[in-house]
Amino acid sequence: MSIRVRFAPSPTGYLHVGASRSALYNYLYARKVGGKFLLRIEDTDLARSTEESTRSILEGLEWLGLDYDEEIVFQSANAEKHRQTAYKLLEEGKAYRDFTPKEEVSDKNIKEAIAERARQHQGEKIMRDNPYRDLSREESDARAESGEPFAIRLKVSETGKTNFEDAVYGLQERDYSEIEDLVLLRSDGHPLYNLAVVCDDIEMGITHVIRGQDHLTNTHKQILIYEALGKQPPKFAHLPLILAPNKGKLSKRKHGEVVSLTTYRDAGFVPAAFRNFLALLGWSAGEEREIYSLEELIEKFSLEGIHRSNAVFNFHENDPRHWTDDKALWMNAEYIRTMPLEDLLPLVKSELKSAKLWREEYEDEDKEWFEDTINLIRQRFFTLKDFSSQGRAYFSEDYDFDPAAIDKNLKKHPDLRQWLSELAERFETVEDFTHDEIEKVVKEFTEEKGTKLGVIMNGARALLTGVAVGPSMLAVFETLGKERSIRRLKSQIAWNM
RNA sequence: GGCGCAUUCGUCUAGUGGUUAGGACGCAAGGUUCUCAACCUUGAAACAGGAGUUCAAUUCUCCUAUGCGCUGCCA
Repeated sequence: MSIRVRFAPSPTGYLHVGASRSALYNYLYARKVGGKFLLRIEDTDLARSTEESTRSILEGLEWLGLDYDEEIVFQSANAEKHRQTAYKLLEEGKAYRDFTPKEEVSDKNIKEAIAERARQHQGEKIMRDNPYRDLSREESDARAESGEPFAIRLKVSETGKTNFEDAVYGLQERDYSEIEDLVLLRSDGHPLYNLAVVCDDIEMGITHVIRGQDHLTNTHKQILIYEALGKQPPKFAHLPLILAPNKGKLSKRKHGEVVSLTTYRDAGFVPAAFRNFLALLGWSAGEEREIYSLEELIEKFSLEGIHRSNAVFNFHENDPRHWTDDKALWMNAEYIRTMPLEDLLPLVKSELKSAKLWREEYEDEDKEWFEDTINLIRQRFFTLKDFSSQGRAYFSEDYDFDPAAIDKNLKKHPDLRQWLSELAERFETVEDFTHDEIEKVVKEFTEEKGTKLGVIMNGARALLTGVAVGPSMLAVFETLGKERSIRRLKSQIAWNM
C-alpha cells in the first residue's frame, strides 16, 4: 500500500511557522518513503475562513518548495458527504439527535467557560446523562419531522477505552468515560471538525496523519468515529509544538508578523535556509550538523527523529538586530555566503528588481562582473535585502551614507578630503585597474602622506559604499572599476552632509 | 478541576547505567598590522527537585514542581 499523507491547514489567517513545519514534515516523510503529499484546505468554518488566507498558504508552500501531489481538496466541498455520514451513523444507532437548544457562547470567553464548567463538575466523570441519548427512535424521528432543531452526537459507549500507538509519543490510551458524546453535525446542518477530518482522511486514502500535538487527545475521538464507520484508522504521528520565547502558545494575534511565513520571504530569507531551520525545530538526525540540503533532509528524515518536547521559537521582540530566532538569521547568512552562486543569483535578481536596481546587462555583457560582485559582497550579508540596502552602492550611483560611518571614517580625518581627491587623480594614471596595481598605488600614496593605510581605506570605503563594513577595499575599488572609483573619491556629497 | 504530554547550557539539540555530558546559535575575550555584524582561536554556560533500584544514575522506577495541550453545536 502506498503511503499518503496530508497537510490540512484551516485558512483562518496567514500560514504560521508551526503549520509550515507540519507541512514540511509531511512533505519530507512522503518524499522519503515515496508516498504522496496531499493538501487539504479545512475551510468548514465559513465564518472565519478567507480566500486570502488560502492564497497565503499556497504562496507559503510554494516559497518553501513543498510541492503537493494531486488536486487540492477543499473540505467545504465535501460538506454534503459529511452530513450523509452523520445521518448514516444516526440510522445505524451509533449517533443520536440532541434536541438541547444551542448555547451561545462568545468565541472570546470560550476557554474560560470550558474550564469553569469543568471545575463545577469537578471529580465527576463524563455522565452519559443526555436526555436524548436514549430517546426512542419514533420520538426522535417525530420531533425532527416537526421541525425541532437538533445536533447529531456520536454515542460513545459507557465502558471501555480507545488506544493507539503514536509514532512519536508511543502508546496512548483514553477511557471512554473521559470522552463526551461529541457533536458530529451542528443543528444548522454544518459538519464539525472531527467528523470532517475523519471522512476526508478516509476519502483521500490517508495512511499517516502527521500533525500538531494539540490534536493528540482529539485523536481518541476520531478513532471512535473510524470505529463507528467500520474503518481502519491511519497511523498517527503527533508533533511537538513550537512555543513563543515565554513558552506560551505562538499566536498570530499576540506575536504578529514574526510568526508568519511570508514575513520571512519578505525579509529576504533564502527559502532553503528557512526550511532548514524549520526542519531542525523539533527533529534531528542525531548528528552534529546543522546544514542540510533538501535532498539530505529527505534522506535523513524519520518519524523516530521527531522530539517529544516542545521547541521555543526564540525571537526577540523590540530588538531589530535579533528580530527573529538568531539561529534562523545565522542560517540564512550561512546559506547566502555558501550556497552555489548559481542558486543565489536568481534570488538576488528578484531582490534587485523589486528595489529597482536590476539592469538587464547583468545577465548580458556585465554578467561576469555581476557574478563576481555578488560573490564578493555576499560574504557578510545576512539577508537578500542586504543586496539592495547595504549593497546598493554597487548597483546604483544613488546610495545613502550611513552618518556614523561618515563621522567615524571620514570627518574624523579632515585631511581625507584633500587626500582622497588626490588619490582619485593618482588612479587616473593606473592603466591596469586591478587588485595588485591598486594596492601598489594606495600603499605608495599612504606612505607619502605619512598616514596609516586604514585611514585611507576606511575613508574610501565610507565614501564609495556609504557604509563602514564591507569587503577588502582593494576588491571594492576593483569591482567598482576605475571610473566609478574616481568619481566617487572626488564626490563632495558625503562631506557636505 | 479532570485527562494527557513534556522537562539536558539563555535557545535549538546530541548522548550514555560508569563520558572532562558533545555540537550549533547567541554571548565574552583574543587574533586577523583596511573596516566588519564576516573569518580564526579560546572561554563562560545545562542533565528541574526529592525518594527508590543499583557497586554506580543525567540515563531505569515512583513522587513533587513547572510548562504545555485537550476538555466547544472552533479548527
